Amino acid sequence: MAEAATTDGGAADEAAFLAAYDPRDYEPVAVTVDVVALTIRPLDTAATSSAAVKPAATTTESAADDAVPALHVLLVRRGQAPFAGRWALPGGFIRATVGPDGSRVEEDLDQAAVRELAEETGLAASLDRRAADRRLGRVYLEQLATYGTPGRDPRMRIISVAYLAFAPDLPDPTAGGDAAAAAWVPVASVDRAEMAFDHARILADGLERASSKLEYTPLATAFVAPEFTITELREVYETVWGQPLHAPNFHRKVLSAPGFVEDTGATTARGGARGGRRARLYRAGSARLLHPALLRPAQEEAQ
Amino acid sequence: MAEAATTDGGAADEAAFLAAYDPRDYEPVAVTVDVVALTIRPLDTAATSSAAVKPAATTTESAADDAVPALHVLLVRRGQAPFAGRWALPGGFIRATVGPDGSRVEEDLDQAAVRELAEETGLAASLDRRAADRRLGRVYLEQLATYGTPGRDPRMRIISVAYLAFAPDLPDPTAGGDAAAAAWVPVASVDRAEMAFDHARILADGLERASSKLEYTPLATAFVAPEFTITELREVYETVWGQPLHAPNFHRKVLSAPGFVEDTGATTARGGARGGRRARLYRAGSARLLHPALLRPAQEEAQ
DNA sequence: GCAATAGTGTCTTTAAGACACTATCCC
DNA sequence: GGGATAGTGTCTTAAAGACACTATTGC
Repeated sequence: MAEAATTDGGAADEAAFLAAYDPRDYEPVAVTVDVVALTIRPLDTAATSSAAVKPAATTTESAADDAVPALHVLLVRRGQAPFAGRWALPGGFIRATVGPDGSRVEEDLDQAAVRELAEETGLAASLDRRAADRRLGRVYLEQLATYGTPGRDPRMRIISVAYLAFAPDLPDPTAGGDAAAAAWVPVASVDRAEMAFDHARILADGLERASSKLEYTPLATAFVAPEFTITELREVYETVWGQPLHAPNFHRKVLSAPGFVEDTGATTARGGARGGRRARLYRAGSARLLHPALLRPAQEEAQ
Repeated sequence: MAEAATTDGGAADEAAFLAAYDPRDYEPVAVTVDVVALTIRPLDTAATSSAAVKPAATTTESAADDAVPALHVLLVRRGQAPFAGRWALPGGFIRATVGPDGSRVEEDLDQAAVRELAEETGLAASLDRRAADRRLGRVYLEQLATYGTPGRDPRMRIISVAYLAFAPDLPDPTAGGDAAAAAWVPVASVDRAEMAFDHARILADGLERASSKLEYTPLATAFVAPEFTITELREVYETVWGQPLHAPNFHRKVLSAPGFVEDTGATTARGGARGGRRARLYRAGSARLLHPALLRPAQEEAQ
């Protein structure tokens, strides 16, 4: 051990002299990456109601103004056993690619998550390696947890690294990509008991993490357009937390947290559809943490 | 897909009819579990000062009363390349055991973490499966994050699931177990640049998680004996956060958080070594979250 | 008595929450 | 004008933080 301690940090140098681990010392495992991708979009009442009947709005706002925003999760319907026909989180095995010089290039876990999300949504992956966080276009991505209980896949031992993604309203996945069976599903209408594998548990963990992150980070801004109103921001909180918030107090709390939002000076082009004042437009500020935090209203617990 | 949707939840039944995944679809990866085990113990000045000279205290308190408590992390000194001679987190490959009926039994990730910790500390593992959390004796354990960047081990692709453990003052690892090179090292004196693999990063993530968890959970009680004084609890916070706290206010804040601590009615047998009132003894309460939280003093940031 | 340690009283400042109110816009 | 939406004023309560003070113990 003495020689290694004196040659400083020569991990790459050492590698050439190292034999591989004895294959008897470990057992190879299949590793997958699953993504809990969340977005906020209007409930799709169009498919069941009068979308074609309603005259199209003259503005660029295609969504109905009276649409109810709801939290959606990206799910794929499995085409094969096990759990064929059930909803599952998008994901897949981590890969290795063959580089231009013929060498094998292993895929980073974060890269795999970005790739899976891009494949399902049809969006081009644009990994911003300068930022501390991984971004797919305007999608924020972070690691959630790893699930490896034996038997979670009935066929073989699979360890799954789950990621959590926050996205502004994205196009329907069927518009592009290769996952014809993928869709944004309202979280409230997901039948958790019918989900494949342990994905209901992963989804629940992702939702709890998302709710928690809204409290002490400015991540709510990842769900809205680059310029947004305080009301739009409040709707993010109300949608994720599932309860209405006091609008005047929310307004003040957002503006009192330094670096949360930044005034653009502009306002919306017009007020609400049925009248109302124009709203000031903000963009995301530079803070990474909120001080003071926006705590969830205290839950009523059984005393 | 229809038949699977109609037979309810028959994952185990399906398994018998399933072929294994095509080995070309995935690449097997070696998975390890690493543990960031933290404890609070007096700085070991005994080895360099007058431990043998000082007359032993007549009480059961063997530690010197004027010893400075410090945060320690369990590390092992690597005996072989790569990174031979460097400090590393305890850990190892996940295993499979052969059950009594000859069948292979895969190891859960949590189990692997408990086993690694038990092997290094020489403590018997006693997994309490009824509790939501895994406990090794009085050790609290939770998953931290997963690290899988290619090249983090120079020999082969290894994905490591890191765990975070909180423990009351444990015996020195050399007292038992098979890891002769393991030791509790004061966190402040760890040379992060000299640590093996990406373990410095994992340690940093673990320390941040620990600091954060103290704020909104009662986990500080995992660092102290089953019965403890408010002052001992405050020393946990001061040690982990690395800054002194206002004792009178801390006292009130702890008692005002419902379910944090529970009065035993007893007091310490005697006051401080140099005089002082006897302290009331408390045990951990039933709360899982603290309301209100004990927030870290605001950091002075560059404005 | 005196130093040391544990614990309480109370005041100021900050933040949370509720309610009333003003400002501006579309029709 | 009138309804709708955005935003402000202000009061009450809770919590954070600072300081002075009391209580109890070992020596």
